[in-house]
Parts: sequence; structure tokens; C-alpha cells
Amino acid sequence: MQQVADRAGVSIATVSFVVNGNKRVSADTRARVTAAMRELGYRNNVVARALASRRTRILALVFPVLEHRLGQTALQFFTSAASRASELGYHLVLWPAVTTADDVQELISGGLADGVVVMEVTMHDPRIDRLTELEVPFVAIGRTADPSAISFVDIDFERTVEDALDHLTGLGHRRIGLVVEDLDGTTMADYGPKVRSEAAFRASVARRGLTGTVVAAGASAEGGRRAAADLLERDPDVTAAIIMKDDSNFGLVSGLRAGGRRVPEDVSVIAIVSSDGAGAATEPVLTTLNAPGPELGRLAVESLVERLEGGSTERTHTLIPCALHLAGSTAPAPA
Amino acid sequence: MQQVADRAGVSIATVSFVVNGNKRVSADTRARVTAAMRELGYRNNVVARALASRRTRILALVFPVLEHRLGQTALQFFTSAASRASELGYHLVLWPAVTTADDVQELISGGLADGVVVMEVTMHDPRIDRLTELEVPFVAIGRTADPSAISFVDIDFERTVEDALDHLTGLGHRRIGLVVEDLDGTTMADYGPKVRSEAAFRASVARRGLTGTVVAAGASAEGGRRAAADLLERDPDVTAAIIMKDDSNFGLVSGLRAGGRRVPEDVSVIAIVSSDGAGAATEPVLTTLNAPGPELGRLAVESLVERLEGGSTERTHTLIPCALHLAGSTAPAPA
DNA sequence: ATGAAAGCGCTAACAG
DNA sequence: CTGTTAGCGCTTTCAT
Repeated sequence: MQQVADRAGVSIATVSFVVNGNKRVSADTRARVTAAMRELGYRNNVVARALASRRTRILALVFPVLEHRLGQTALQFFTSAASRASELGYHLVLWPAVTTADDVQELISGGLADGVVVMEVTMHDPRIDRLTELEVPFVAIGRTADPSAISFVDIDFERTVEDALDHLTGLGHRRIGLVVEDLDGTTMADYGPKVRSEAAFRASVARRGLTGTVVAAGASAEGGRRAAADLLERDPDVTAAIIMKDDSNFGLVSGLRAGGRRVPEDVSVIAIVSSDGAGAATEPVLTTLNAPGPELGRLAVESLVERLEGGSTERTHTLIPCALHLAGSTAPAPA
Repeated sequence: MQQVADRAGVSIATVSFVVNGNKRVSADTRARVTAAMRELGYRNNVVARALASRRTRILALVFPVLEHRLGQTALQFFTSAASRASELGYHLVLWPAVTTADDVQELISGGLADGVVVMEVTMHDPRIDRLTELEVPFVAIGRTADPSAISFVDIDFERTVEDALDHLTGLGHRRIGLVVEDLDGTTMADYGPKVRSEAAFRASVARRGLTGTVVAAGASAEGGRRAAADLLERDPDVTAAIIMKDDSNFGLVSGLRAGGRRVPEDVSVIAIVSSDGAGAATEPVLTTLNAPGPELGRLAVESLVERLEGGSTERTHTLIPCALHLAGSTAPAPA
């Protein structure tokens, strides 16, 4: 930096000012400095800057290891968050949280990251408590039971379930099943998406005077198959199913067929918090409500950066609905 | 740190020594320092340490944005690399490379990362050239056409194809198709996995005196369906297919059926560089050769860290085979 | 085995 | 608008 300063005939401080653009510098001086930087191939040292400014411009994305297999949506969080961070001049480090309420401390008081994004949030998430009590700037992708005190971006599960039910009731369906992931006995038992969707479903079904049946699905296609059997046993007259577990989509459809039901003639199926790709891996192609994975990652980072830079302490609460993609798996209810 | 030193009755330098453990300190002093650290809740500042030691202990994982949808295997790279890095006392930052041959410069001369992991490598990858010429310590997940000069970990595609062919020929198959991703016209046209598998297939089929047909599949299930039609048209007597594109698995099977073939009675199907989960989303469950995603991420990081710490300039070349998982989609060739 | 001290490369008051 | 200067918190010779 000193070399650049010498070459431009200015002081090292002035170089710093033009690099950071946070102080007024005459156009002329700026030009000379810029030229000198280019000629010397100067690169601002991120670490020194971080030490002096007490801001690393690094964001940490905390993700759970073990416990819970991450899916396509998680991947989208990673990539979209990293990309958005990059655009805003930040870096995203992946922080594997092996145990719950992990050493977030090391992260922040260690000075590595300026802020944190947490994902896979449960209704009573110890990590959120910890981050709050440590006063770490953070944004959650997902939300706890009472999220009023935190900043978050999340899928609007309540609305998504409503949309799915609107679609199905619009087709005349009155007996509807909901397939959610089986998380009993794991630390993810109160996983937000599952709990919220199930609650929204039960409430809405009651409000609408429908017959609703909730079944849990284990892992993979086999889980879906069992869920189908379970559903048909508990409500043989069911005419529609909403499923929120992509890797069981195929199994559900297959299980419904094994139970003697045609899809969609006898039973309509709609996958929520899903994607076109997941829906296409089934015959017929599934009607889906697509998860806004990329938006969530992007917005989480934007919100965090704003908090970091704007210094605003106010909490942002953003809910995004899933987008409906119509396909062949939903049809009017049988007479 | 000064406070810790005071409390332990030693100098700040001594504290540094015990923190880093790279210099001999008497057991007694060490104990006092450790106690003082705990009592004061001392956390070593990562940034200051990085500035002074000129090593950030940060690794960058460069991933492509746009161009190429990342899949489950990429997710595994992210998480396993991050976890392994963490275990080794490093951090992993996600580096989105928007354009090819991106500003890797900023990364290293900017001083943020000590080393780089590149993924989604093509046979002639400009990023590899750039990293090499900049003398950046890096490890590739994947390899270029001539990888002798670089360190890499990769799937052993040649062996994987051999394994698939061994399995199929063992069942009596002589006319075999290979379905690979259609990448023509994209910057990923010479994507390593595709090019290597296709080449290995052609070579091995010739060597074994079999009839091999290679078809390209577009995106999603529909791509698989078209590939099936294409394959059946080009070799109506084909009795087995190897597919290396998970999101087309379902379409392929479905397309084979649409073409009047039963799976596996008429045509056996085996998915390579796949996973149990992907294989289960089809009826019958697919026989798969599972990609060692987690191992690759882990090994890449280990190799890079060893290079960084051991100072050894020698290149490591690691090839890992896929693991065979037998299921219902492969059967003896029809008479 | 421990301590003193010179930076690492940059930022941010403060002064001019 | 530009320069001076005192650190940021830690590592690392070099002495002792």
C-alpha cells in the first residue's frame, strides 16, 4: 500500500480512502491512486483490513451435520447465500454444527465472522437462544415458535397449505391426507416446516369442514409407500393427498397404486415445498408448490448485511409463499 | 491476551506459545496459562493471528454458479469438506465463480484463503490453468485431461464403467447402452465425468466385443424419456442400459416401458455415479454404483491441508471407485 | 523455558 | 481534501 502511495505521490491514508471509498477524495487524486494500484497489481489485504476495522466481512452459515439429511433446498441456501454475499462484498463460510448449541462463541468472539445465518430451525431451537443471548447479529432461515424477537426469512407454510387446500377443494375434494416427515424421537421432532404445516393443515381442514388425515413418512420411497398404505387404511375414502417430503413422492404414488387407487382419477396428489424437478420424477408429473430456496438464501444474507451495515436493530420478518406448478397429478374429485 | 498473561504471571509471548503449542513450555506454566484463559473466557482472535502468521486457516471451495445445476453430490462436497476442514482447525468459505477463470487472484493475493478446492472440473479447465500459474495451493475434485501436474481426488470413472459392464456382461448382456448428460454447446461440454465415462465405455465395449450405444439425455425425467426412445431407435435389440444422470433415471425407465420393454426382464438398467436414494425413486429399485461424495470432499481437504502444513510440493492423485448396490433393475439378459 | 520487541498491512481519528 | 500516527491482537525471531 505504501508503494501505491509513493507511486501516486500521496500518503498511505489516501490510498486507504480510495480503496474503501468512505471518504471524499478529489477525482484527480483518485485517478492517480487507481492507476498506481493497477500498475502495481495491488490487492487490498482482507485480513489486515479486518483487523484494523474490526469487521471481517465474513458471514457464517451454520448447518447441522448428522441428524438430518440436507436436500436440494439446503443446497440452494448454500449457493444463493454465497452468491449474494459475494455480490455484497462478503464471504460466506460454512459452519458445521455437530452438537446443538455449538461453539458459536468461537465464531464470533474468535472474530471470524461478522454475523450468522442459521438454517434448519426448530420450534424451540437452542441455537437461536444462544445466538440471542450472545447478542450475535444473526438471521434465521426458518423461525421458532415465537419469532418476534429475531430476524428471519421463511417459507409461508400456512399460506402454502392454504393454497394446496384451495386447489384441491376447488376440484371438489373433501377428504384429504397430509404426508409429513416422520421425525419422532429425533432432535428435529419440532422441525419448523413440519410442525407448522401440520398445524396449518389441521386448523384449515377443521375450519373448512373437511376430513383431514395426517400420516408420517419414513425415509425414501419406501417411507412414502408405507405412508400411502397408512393413509388408505385410516381413510379408505380419501381422494387427495398433500405431501411434504420429496424423497417419498414416488413411494406415495406407487403406494396409492398398490392400494388400488389410480392417480389422479381416484386420488389427487400435490407435493408442497417441492420443485419441478422433484415433481417430474413421478408418473403422472406432480402438481407442486415450489419452495423458494434461492430467494431465502439471498434474502437472509441481504437482511443480515443490512443489519450489519445499517446498524438498524429492527427485526425483519419475511415470509415467502411457494409457487404453484400445475401438472397431471391433481384432478377433480371422483363423484 | 495481555490480561491472560498478567493473570498467569507470564509474558504475552508465552501465552501465544501455549495457545499454538508450537514451542516447548513447562507443564507448570502451561497449566497456569490454561487456567487463566479459562477463567477469563479468553478466545484467540483468528484475524490477528492470521495477520501475524500470514495464514488464515481458511480454505476456499470454488463452485460454479449458473451453467450447471449442482446436485446431491455437490451438496456432499460442501458439507463433508466443511466438516473435515473444521476438524482440522480450518474454515471453508464458499466461493461462487460466476465467470470462468474468475478472480481467484483476489482470493489469494487478497490473503483471504490459504488454499483452494475446485470442483466440477472439465477436461480443459481454465480455472486450473489459472490456479497453477498463480502458484496457488489447490486440490481439484475431478481432474483435467492431463492431471499429472496437479493434486486431485476424483471418482474412478474408468473403473466404475468397468464394474457396471462386468455386472451386466456377467448377466449375459451383450448389447448395452450408455446414457450421459447432454452438455453440447455449454461450457461444460468437456465435463470430466461425462467425457471419461463415455470414453471408458466406448473403449471397454470395443475391447470386450460388445455392441455399445451412447445417447445423450437432456434435463429431468423428460430428458430420460427421450434418451430411452433414442436408444431403442438406435439399437432396438439393446438389453441393458447404464445411466449417469440421476434426474433422468425415472424418465429412462419410463421411456423404456413406453417403448414396450419391461425392466428388468427385457432391459436391465444400472445407474452409475448415483446413490441409494436416487435408485429408490424408481420401480423397480435401481441397481446403482454409488458416488463417494463425502469421501471426495473429505480427502480433498485433507490433501490440501497436508500440502499447506507439510509444505510438501508433491502432488497427490486419488481415485475412488463407486460402490455397487444391487437391486431389482438388473437381471439376466433375455435369451 | 521465557520475555522483549518488532512487525503483519491496513484503518480511522485527528490535525492541518 | 490529504497526511500523521496510533493502534487492531497476535506471532515470531532473538536474547536472556
